Amino acid sequence: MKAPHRRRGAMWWHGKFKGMGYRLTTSRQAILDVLGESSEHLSAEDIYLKVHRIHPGVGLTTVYRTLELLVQTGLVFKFDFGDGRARYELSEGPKGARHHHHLVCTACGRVVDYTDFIDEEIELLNRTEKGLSAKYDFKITNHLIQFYGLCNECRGRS
Amino acid sequence: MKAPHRRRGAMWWHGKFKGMGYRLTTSRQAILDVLGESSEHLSAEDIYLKVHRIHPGVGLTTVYRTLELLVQTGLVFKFDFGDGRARYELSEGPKGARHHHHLVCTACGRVVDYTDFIDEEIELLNRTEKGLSAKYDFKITNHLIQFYGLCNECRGRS
DNA sequence: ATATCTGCAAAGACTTTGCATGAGA
DNA sequence: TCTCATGCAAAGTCTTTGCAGATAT
Repeated sequence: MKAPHRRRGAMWWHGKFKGMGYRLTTSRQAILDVLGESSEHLSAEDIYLKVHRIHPGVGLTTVYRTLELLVQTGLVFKFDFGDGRARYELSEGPKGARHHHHLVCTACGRVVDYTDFIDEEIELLNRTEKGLSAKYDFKITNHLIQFYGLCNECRGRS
Repeated sequence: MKAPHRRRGAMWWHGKFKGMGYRLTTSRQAILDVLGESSEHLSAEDIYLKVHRIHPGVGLTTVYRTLELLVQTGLVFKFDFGDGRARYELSEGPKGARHHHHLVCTACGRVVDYTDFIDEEIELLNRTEKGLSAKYDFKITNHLIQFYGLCNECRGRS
């Protein structure tokens, strides 16, 4: 298991994981490491390939099963950018420093992460969340905001 | 072709459709009618079944092909609520009266449409849209907001 | 008349499942 | 030790594609 270098809270999920009664296996750590070290929008296969380079024993099935688990526990968020395969991202780092939303080009599939306006968005979302929570009796755990459009290159081509 | 009863702008898409060089076929009208008359979150198969009752000649393939076309032209929006199949909704009726966002239960998959707070949301989205448009040189055409959580029933069961 | 559109069947792509083996606590 | 996790292969599900015949304009 390679220890992450650039982050102070290495293995910060350790506790959360075991606290829920799940075993902390080599595969799961490897998958979490890959997610933690990448800033891209990884598909299950992307993750599999990266993990596989270091731990050739880990199979694609385990990646799928682990991702499902991580999504259930809220450690990972699953996105759909419209290209037929799911993408996965750590919900937040040890200090919650990664929150962002997405801007998707509907022609080429390019995805831009943005953090501009995030504060305003979050503030409104929190208010909305409270209102919805009360009105519809939901316990809201997450939200999704995406913008769709054409990037400069694709706009040129049309 | 059954004419819609409850809507004044019957066939309002007629012009938009032909204006783009597409043929207005029986199948396409039937599919648009189904979308226009339903307020649910229909999957391709749901649409196929509804269309099929009245036009048994229309196949599932045509439904998929038509939906793709409608999504491309912006008449229909495609959603992913996390259950592995896409859902489709008319982007807006003849008077743009349908805009709403979604609240999804991650346990049972129930989806609630809400229009509360929509005005505030739209206002913020418009501002954000302008900013993002300029900064990332995108022509933004659409947005998506969804909240995720547990509905009252599912919360009780956990 | 002719470029589009469509149905059917088959293929494709991603994801899930069954079962015997292997590994954490 | 004993339950939980995993790999492999096979199956499942939704969606797309090829092609000949039908249709809108």
